[in-house]
Amino acid sequence: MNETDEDRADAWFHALSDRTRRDILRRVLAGEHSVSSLARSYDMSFAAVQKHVAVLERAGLLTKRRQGREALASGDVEAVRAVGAMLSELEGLWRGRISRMDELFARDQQQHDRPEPTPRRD
Amino acid sequence: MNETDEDRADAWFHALSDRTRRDILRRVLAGEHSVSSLARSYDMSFAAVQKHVAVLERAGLLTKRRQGREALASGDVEAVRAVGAMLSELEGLWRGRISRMDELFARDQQQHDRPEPTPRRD
DNA sequence: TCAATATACAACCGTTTGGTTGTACGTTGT
DNA sequence: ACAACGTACAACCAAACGGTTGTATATTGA
Repeated sequence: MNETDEDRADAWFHALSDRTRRDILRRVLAGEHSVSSLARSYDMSFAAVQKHVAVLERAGLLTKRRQGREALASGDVEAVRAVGAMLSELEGLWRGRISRMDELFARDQQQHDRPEPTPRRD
Repeated sequence: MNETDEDRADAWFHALSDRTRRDILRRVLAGEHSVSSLARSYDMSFAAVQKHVAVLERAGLLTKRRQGREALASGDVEAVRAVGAMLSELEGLWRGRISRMDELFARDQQQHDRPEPTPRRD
């Protein structure tokens, strides 16, 4: 795991740790929305929503494009997939633990002269 | 999405937003570790590491069991899977957007008397 | 032209976070 | 018995967070 990867992960999970930002991300994944139209959906100031959008943008979870005076935000599904991939890696570590437990179990069975150790996977 | 679910998600993503906590989670997913043995791995006080473990525990990402004077921490892979499932839901919203774009495209093609609209599925 | 709209950003403020040290208490090994 | 170990938690502190208001600037439509 690279240092830069950890920085990205910090930004990803921090961005996702706020429910307003998760809700914004849902909307912009489902379709493009201007910042002001997003702001109208929440009981807080425009500036607050704009900051949330900026956090998501810095984390690479959404992108903005300018159209006239509007900034249209769009969710980046590849980034969402990358976050999911990171969690899959964590799951993989757990599977590794189970495998090592299997090995120990198998070795123990051999020591006790049981010729057919029972294999376990997942 | 329930209110309690959002609270859980807040706790999950906040717990994962710190690199020390992610590293702790990796270790305890791969195998049980006492809090003090974890603490020896990081350049910070025992109390700091203990607080990180407590954050992960409150988020439901790890569990502790007492064995004598030690507290053995173990990662909860089901919780990790639940976080992954939440991200899959986000991905699903994006797929929904693409589908709606397909519909619009198909309708547009019909209007232009093109008999064979090209279907796209992720 | 000019008022309304959309965005950006700075300054501020109370709360939370991530770290520290210190204290207390149960467990273990000699 | 008692020193060392492992854990828990309180109190404290600087920095970051999530919100606010205010100001500046560009775009649009009547």
